[in-house]
Amino acid sequence: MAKPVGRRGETRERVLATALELFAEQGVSGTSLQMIADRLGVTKAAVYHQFRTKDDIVLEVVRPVMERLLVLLEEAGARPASQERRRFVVHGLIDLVLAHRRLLGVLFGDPYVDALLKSHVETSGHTDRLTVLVVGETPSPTDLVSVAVFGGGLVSVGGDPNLAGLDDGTLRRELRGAAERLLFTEEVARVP
Amino acid sequence: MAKPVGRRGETRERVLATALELFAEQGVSGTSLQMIADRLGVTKAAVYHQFRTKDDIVLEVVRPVMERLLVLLEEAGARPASQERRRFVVHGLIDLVLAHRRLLGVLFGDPYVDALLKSHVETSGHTDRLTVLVVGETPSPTDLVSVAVFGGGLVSVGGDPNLAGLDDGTLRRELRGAAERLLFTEEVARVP
DNA sequence: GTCTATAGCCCGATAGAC
DNA sequence: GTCTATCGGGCTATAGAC
Repeated sequence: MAKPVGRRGETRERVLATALELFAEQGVSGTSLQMIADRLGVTKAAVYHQFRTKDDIVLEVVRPVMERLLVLLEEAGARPASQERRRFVVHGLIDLVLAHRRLLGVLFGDPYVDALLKSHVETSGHTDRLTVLVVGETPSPTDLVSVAVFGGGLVSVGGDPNLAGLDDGTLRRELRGAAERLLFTEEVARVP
Repeated sequence: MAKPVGRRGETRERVLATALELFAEQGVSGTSLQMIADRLGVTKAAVYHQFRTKDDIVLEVVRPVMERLLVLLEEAGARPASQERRRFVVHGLIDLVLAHRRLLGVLFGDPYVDALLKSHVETSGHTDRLTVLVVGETPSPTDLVSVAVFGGGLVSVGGDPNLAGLDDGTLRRELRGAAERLLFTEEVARVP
């Protein structure tokens, strides 16, 4: 599986960086290899020399996130189920989002990427394992909705232009605060 | 602006319904007029007889949501700024999501749709007005992040398969509860 | 490793018969 | 209102020169 990458894979890295930019601006389906090549100042064929297909580019762009997610899942799985483990997973996810701000907002939720990831055995099923780790095997409707809202919100903060001005430290603190309020607050009886 | 729609616009409605289905499955850029026509059992030209361009179809699919959002914005704008108004807007958004479950999750956040809406004067700026109504003119970082998380989460619940089993009543109750915890909870001092 | 050139397909969109 | 047929163009992908 090792590929003989000339001297250094620097062109390869430039392709991936440019692809990510364009995916963020136009979406994956809206980005052609021609656009990537144009922005790099090379031809389509040069890009094809680095990646066999467009799907390979997408998978390579997403890979760092998936690998990191897998590590988080394994670390969490090794711990006993508890409130502490839930918090460990949530904080890990927040840090993951911070480390890949743009990437997550753009690529996850994209139907093209979803289908692509689902067709690759090693990455499919991660989100299901995640849900179980956070809400347990038999979640209540409250748990389900809370996790869905927080998960969806977490993914969307990356690409949110309103939040571009916040530095990582502030964003981490605020996201942890939001998680506490949303996920770790006891239900209070409400009078109808 | 009234269009002379043959006898009844039933074919037109079928096109829109089918388009929505496909947008949900493949994304907007990933859906061709050929796919829409194939699923309907007609040819591309028949679809083109109902809509001048693909963009017209997308705009028409989104229109009910935008119109309802505009009504909500105007009703809210007529009220004095207060906690009560914030809650009114949030509850209105929740009901809007419930009324268009699939549509919202699929189309909003799609770069193609975003660009299309931005180029149409009458719909652009709605989300900005929304943000102001909920968090005010000078939002704190906490407000910004809370609203971003809840907004992103709200949009994503529509397409979430984990939540497909929940009926509208349950989902409304749980979303309101999540909004209370996330948006309307006083900050508590935390010891570092 | 990058180039030119091209194959073959599907795209959005149009014209005109029925 | 639906059809067949077609346009021009962009797409992914390949072949082969430098």
